[in-house]
Amino acid sequence: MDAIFHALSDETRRRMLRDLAAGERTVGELAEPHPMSLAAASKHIKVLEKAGLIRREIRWRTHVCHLEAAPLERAHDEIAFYEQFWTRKLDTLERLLREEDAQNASELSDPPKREDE
Amino acid sequence: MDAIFHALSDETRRRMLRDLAAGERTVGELAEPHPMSLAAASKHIKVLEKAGLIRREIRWRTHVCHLEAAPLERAHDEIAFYEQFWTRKLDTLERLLREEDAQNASELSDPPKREDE
DNA sequence: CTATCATTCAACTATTTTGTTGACTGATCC
DNA sequence: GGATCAGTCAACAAAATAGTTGAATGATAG
Repeated sequence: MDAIFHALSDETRRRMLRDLAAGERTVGELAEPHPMSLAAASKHIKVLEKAGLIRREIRWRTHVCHLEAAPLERAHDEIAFYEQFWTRKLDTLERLLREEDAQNASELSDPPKREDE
Repeated sequence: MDAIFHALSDETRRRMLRDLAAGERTVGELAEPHPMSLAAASKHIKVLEKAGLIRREIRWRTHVCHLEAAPLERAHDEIAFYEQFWTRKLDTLERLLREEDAQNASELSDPPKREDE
């Protein structure tokens, strides 16, 4: 988990993952957009590999990388737990509006309707 | 984005977020479960704060922390992009089974049924 | 045998991160 | 005034990270 989030915490590596989402890439192709030495890019790739986000196939004399998205599911779930909190504000607003409606309705002596979800 | 994923890349900080999900906590309460000095825990809290995941309210002589989940939505979306890939294997299996069905069906000269979701 | 290609490895440096300890702050209580 | 409390700040050390350069690898092509 640490390794996955750490891998994602760098723009260079996120860009590499994006590129891999479009299809397999050699180390050279992954490195190309980044203003750094090939050796440095190679290290970034190794970080992604250690996090299990990349599978490497040594083909001919080139190393071909593939996206391995499966481990991202746990990270996604970890964050998903907090979804209830970033949607809470909207819920609260909604609830307030609904209460206001209910108030108006009851003032008109009409029983308020429940509308949960 | 870097800051958010970096904040999440440490178990200590993820635990603090979990604790905050249960309600507001003082710095001391957040630090308590962790085998480190209060100053060290305070630094972790500062990392979370810098990532915008915590709001601090200075109340009385204690600092009370609140979860600020909103920035997590972007991180969640970032990862969600890859959902198509970690579900792909199942899709492929499904498709293969469906094609096999279709094959059998056409051999029986019966039009195949669609059953999308 | 030598050159080339795609990439890794090793050694090094600079920066950041994570932890420690001890001193400081700012308010209240006696 | 002096003690206490919750926390921060500063200075330090150890480890990890991110980058560099130059040499090594391992297979094929000439």
